[in-house]
Amino acid sequence: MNDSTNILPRSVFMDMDRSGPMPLYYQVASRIEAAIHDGELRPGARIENEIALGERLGLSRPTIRRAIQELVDKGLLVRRRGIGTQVVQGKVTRDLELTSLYEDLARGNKHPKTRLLLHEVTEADGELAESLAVEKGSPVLHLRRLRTADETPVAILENFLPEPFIDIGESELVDHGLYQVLRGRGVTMRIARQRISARSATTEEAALLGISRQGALLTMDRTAFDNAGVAVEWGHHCYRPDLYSFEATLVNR
Amino acid sequence: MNDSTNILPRSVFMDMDRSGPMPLYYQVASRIEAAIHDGELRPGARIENEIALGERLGLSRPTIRRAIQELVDKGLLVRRRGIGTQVVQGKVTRDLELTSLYEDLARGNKHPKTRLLLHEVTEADGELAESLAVEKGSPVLHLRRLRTADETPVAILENFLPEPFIDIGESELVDHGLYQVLRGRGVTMRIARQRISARSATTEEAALLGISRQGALLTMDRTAFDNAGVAVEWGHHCYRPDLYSFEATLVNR
DNA sequence: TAGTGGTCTAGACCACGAA
DNA sequence: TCGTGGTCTAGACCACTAC
Repeated sequence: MNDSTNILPRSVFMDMDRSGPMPLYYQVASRIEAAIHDGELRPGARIENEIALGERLGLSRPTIRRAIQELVDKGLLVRRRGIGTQVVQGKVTRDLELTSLYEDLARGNKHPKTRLLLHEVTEADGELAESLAVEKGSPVLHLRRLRTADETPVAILENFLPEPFIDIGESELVDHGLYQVLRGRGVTMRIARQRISARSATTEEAALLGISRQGALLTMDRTAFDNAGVAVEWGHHCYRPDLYSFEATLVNR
Repeated sequence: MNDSTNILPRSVFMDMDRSGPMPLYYQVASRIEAAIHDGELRPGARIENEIALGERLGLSRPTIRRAIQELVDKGLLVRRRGIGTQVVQGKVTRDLELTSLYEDLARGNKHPKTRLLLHEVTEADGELAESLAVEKGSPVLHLRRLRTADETPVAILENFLPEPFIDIGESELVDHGLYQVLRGRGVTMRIARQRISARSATTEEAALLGISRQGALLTMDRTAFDNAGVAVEWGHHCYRPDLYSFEATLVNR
């Protein structure tokens, strides 16, 4: 540990709760992450090694190690054997300038609403049946919704749900998001496999979204699975690209 | 462990190498993943609990646990406390039908080529300087390339690299990808923060990519960091959406 | 040579779900 | 009540890096 090592103040790790349900590694990771966002740990700063940090906090090395690993997986820290652990050099906040409207939407300041364009039960064709891992021809709920925020149309959402969910009513979907409805039925989404691309809007889509004819659309196709590994939903979404984008942080291991 | 538990044949775990550099948890994870892809472990199948698997293989529980966790993070397995570990119900192969051309590109069957449209050293403006964490006005290498596959234009790639790389020559970039050139200099990419969206092509872009005027483009803005956490590249890429898409598997924890 | 992270072991106790 | 995964401990040895 050399001079450039940044010793986190003890105060960062106050109020650790050993009796509550929140894991210790999670508490440690959260506090380090907060220190990074608050600027207490600057980009490029080195932090103490695992053992020293563990002794200071009265925690074992595996616990500290897991806390740090969480932040490595998030792309906030970088570790090198023989060197140490450093904060990534790059502003963690928006790395691209956002349009103000998108920022508003993302922050949830606007009022989201849903207009139900289609709500019917049909039979799964071959491709859909394969995606949802159900029998071909089995009943599925087919939804098409227009999502708006502060009266501005943002996206057209088309979804198919397998048999256990074909009784989801129209009224539920106007007041709540689809995932919210599913959560109300005790279904928690665990895995989403998605493909993102783009295409030109059809005349109908352009009219619904209030963009120019054949304007560019951002599209996402997704299959979602619950915590039992069962496919719960297949969807094709298209977004106004001026109001929506996908962010991702990839970490090579 | 009940009757539906799927006992992996011992043969799946043969040839484990305890002396080589490949970690044991990685060897175990690879073998289970192969069993899933080969159909030995079918969707929905339960696998043995961690302790039983560890005893069978002569490995400790943490090692087995880590192997399984790798596959959970990949979205191949689902774990539930009190229940067990199961294979996710969904074909692991392409979950959406691909155009044959995209598939060819993705599989690397086609011959990728690069045409260098621009290669100059400029000064970083405020926004770029912030993205790369360099001084405003410091020299950066500005690249613009047209990527083709089998003579078909696929993407326009615009990149900016900070000072240590401004001497990258034109000839290197024609024969090799940018990341390949960087790897040759001992730089390994570790983290990429990217935003994906879409927009209409400009007249010039449409001509370069061979698509219709104002056709839809898939765009990606990215900042990449090396294993020391230092920003190495900022790029804005735009892809022909009929030939390219982004896949991602998200896992809620 | 000293310090770092990467891997591995052998236990322990707990929370949750099913029977 | 039992079996499962979730968490935590206290060590050990090794590989890599800087000095």
